[in-house]
Amino acid sequence: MGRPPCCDNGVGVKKGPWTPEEDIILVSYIQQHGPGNWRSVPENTGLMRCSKSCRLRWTNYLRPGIKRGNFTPHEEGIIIHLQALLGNKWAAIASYLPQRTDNDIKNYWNTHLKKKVKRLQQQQQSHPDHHHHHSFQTTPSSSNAAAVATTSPNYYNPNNSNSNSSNYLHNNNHNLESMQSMATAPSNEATTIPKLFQFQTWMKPSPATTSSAATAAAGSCYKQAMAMQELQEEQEGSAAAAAMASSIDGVSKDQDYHMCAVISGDDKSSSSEMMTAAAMAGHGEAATTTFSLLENWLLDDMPGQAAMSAAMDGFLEISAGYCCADPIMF
DNA sequence: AATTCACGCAACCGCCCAGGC
DNA sequence: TGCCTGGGCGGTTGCGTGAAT
Repeated sequence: MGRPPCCDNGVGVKKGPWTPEEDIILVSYIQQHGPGNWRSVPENTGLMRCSKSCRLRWTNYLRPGIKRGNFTPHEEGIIIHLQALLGNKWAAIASYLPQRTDNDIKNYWNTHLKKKVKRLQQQQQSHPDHHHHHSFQTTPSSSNAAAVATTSPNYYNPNNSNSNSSNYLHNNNHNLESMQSMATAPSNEATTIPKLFQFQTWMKPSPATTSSAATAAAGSCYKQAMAMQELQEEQEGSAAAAAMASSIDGVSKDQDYHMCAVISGDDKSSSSEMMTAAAMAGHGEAATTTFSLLENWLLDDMPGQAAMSAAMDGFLEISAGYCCADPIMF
C-alpha cells in the first residue's frame, strides 16, 4: 500500500487552474525564499494549494528560463533523437533543452511528435529509398546523437543542465541562436515569464549600463524588435531575420537580446509574466507601482496591446531606476 | 447558429528515490 | 536498519478552444 498523496489530509485544498493572484503570491514567496522546502510554501503563503501543486506550478510555468510556444524544427529533432535514445525520460530530455520543461516536452511528444514519427516511419516503410531525406531520423544510433552534439553544442551539451537556470541564462553564446529562432518563430512564441527573468539578468550591475542608458537601450532595442518583426512579416524569411539579428553590435549584443526578448512580446501573453516582473521589481514603492499596473493588467481584462504597453511603460521606468537590483539566485 | 469533435495544454495522481532521524 | 518525509518523475486526466459538420 502506497503512501497517501501529500494533499489527502488537506481540508479545502484547492485544485484546478491557478489564478493570477495565486501566481503572484507564489512568485513573491519564491523570490524571497527561493525554491525548495515546498511543504512550507502553502503554510507560509496561505495558498490553499498542496505543496506539490506549488512546486509543479513553479517548475512548469513560473520558473525563469522557460520558453513557451511552438517548438522549432531543431528542438523537434533533438527531442526525437533523445526520445529514441533515452525513451520517455522527459526530465533527462529536458536537461538538453533548458528552455523547455519536461512537461512541455512530454505534451509535445504526445500530441505532435509521436504522430509525426509514426508517419515518417510509415513513409520509410513504404518508400525506403527516401528516408534519409527527412530532416531527422526516427531510429538514431548513439553516433547520430553524437553528431548532433557536435553540431549543436548549445543544446546538446550534457553539462548544460537545467538544474540551475541561471547557468543557462548566463550562457551568452546561446543568445544569438535564440534570437534567430525567436525572430523566425510565430509571434505568439516565447513571450513568457522567463523573459522577465532574463530581464532581471540583464539588469545585473554593469559599469556601462546607467539608468538612462538602460532606457535608451530599451527604446533602441524596441525599434530593432519592431523592425525585425516587420521584416519577418514582409519576407517570412529566417535568413533575413538572422541577418538582422547578427547586425546588432557585438559588445551589447547579449544585453540587447535580453532586452529585446522582454520588450518585443506583442501579444497578451501569460499574465504571470507581468506578475513575475512585479516580483522581480520587489523594491518598495517601485514594486507597489508595478504591482498596481500589473494588477490592472491582470484583473481588468484590458485590451492586450494597450495594457501591455502601459504596464511596460511603467515597468521600464521602474526597472531603469532599479537596474542594479540585487540579483535573485534560484 | 448550434452542436459535435478533435486537439493542446495545464494540472493531478501515483509511484519511486534519497536523505534524515 | 528501517521508517518517515519531501521532492522528482512519468502517465494520465479534464477542461478550454477552435475546427468541422
